[in-house]
Amino acid sequence: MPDPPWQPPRVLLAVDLVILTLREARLHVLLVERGIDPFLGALALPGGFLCDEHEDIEAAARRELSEEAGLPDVHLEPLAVYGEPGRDPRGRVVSVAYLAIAPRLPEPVAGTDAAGACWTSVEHALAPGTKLAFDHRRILIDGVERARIQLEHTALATSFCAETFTISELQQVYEAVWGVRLDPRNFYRKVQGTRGFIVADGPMRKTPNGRPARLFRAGPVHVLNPPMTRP
Amino acid sequence: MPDPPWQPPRVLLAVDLVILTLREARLHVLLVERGIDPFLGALALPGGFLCDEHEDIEAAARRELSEEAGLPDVHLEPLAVYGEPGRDPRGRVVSVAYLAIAPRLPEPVAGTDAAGACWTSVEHALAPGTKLAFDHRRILIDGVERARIQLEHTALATSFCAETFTISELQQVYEAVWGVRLDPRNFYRKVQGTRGFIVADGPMRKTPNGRPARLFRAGPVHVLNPPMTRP
DNA sequence: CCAATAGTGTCTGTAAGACAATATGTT
DNA sequence: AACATATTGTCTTACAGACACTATTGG
Repeated sequence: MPDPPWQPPRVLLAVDLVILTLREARLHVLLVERGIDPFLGALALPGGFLCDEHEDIEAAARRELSEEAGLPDVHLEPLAVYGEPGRDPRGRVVSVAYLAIAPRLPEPVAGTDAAGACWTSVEHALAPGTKLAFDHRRILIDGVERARIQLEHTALATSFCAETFTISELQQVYEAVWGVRLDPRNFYRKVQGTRGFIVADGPMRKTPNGRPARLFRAGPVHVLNPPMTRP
Repeated sequence: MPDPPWQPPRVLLAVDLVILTLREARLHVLLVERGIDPFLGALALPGGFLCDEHEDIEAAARRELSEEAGLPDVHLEPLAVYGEPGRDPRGRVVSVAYLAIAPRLPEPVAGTDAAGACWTSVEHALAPGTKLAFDHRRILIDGVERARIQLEHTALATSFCAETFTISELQQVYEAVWGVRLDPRNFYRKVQGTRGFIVADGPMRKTPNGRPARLFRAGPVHVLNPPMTRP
């Protein structure tokens, strides 16, 4: 450690957001086209620097969530820190990544601040040909993996759904995020058996095609016991 | 977002270490007595600021690990970020916490840089009467919980043991970290059934008192399949 | 022999996965 | 009726936990 008059270095602090949703039964992530210098024109995760010295980090994440995606109250949780010295050509930038889960939304992302924000299927975003700015490919991979794990142990899946939903719709969430097919019969019993996960929403019904299904809403429990197990 | 001449704020970046080990069948954490101003004299986790603008964060964690605890090559993994605006009275300090796991060591922590480094039982460190500097109580709680989860899904437990160990010794790791008692017979079969977790180390033996036990060493597998389940 | 720990065998309940069968809507 | 989806029931298998039992050392 250097002598007393030594001052520790300061770094720029950024937040990056992995905002996931479901569209057409596939997992999508919100990407923006960069409008400024480093990686200008490339696709990137929404994010930005702290506004001022006193802004809370999670508050900054919520601010970006609102500014760049127009999403006010969605599930938000810390993902990881990315601070490799060379990750940003502008200098030493340490980024705190957050994972956000949004329910199904209308096609155009209304009220968007950053031009060119668009939902991209995760499959396409991670395809070999797609280039993402900075280390955002790594962050996206980590975010998707975190979502998969959270689906096992918490009631996060209901955050992908609307206020009320059928068990089939909930199953589609699991299938899309996990990337697997599940047996509807076993899924039905499993979800029903995890008390507190979902609660019936009156005897209401729906009609896509076939027998109408019962409607449910998110239950009071956040940690699932027993957990959902990936095949 | 402010106008072009605006410059984002800079923050101080620190690392904090939750270094866990086993002593007398109890989980212990390495704490140091602070020798400088904020919280002078209080107990704190080892840690410090980045050396210079270009130091990698994990490298800084390893440096502190070596400087403050004299531990060179132990298991190290990122834990979380703590950046609440008021957490450090000196200004805006964002800390990246790491979790380190060390095998059993000789009583005095040799080659220690910070004076007053000592192993403290986690039970005592988290007791209501014990005051820790900054938000280190929260960081320690998160670190212990992370260790508990990692013990379920990875072969982390072997990092608490010496090069070779008996199944009883491995069981003591689980009991100490999880804070529960396990059935030796079921634990024996369970561990043996998780292939790749531990491998026999020749027909060698040991003699504390009672029948000698077979010796094992860490296997090639890091993620346990099936996982160990907490009672 | 007795105490203590290591290691094996057996049983039972719970839960997951496969899949038949029934219910209730649409066309 | 034919079809599609929802919901229920049953069966098989795997595994966790309880616990009797055998094996091998030291005193």
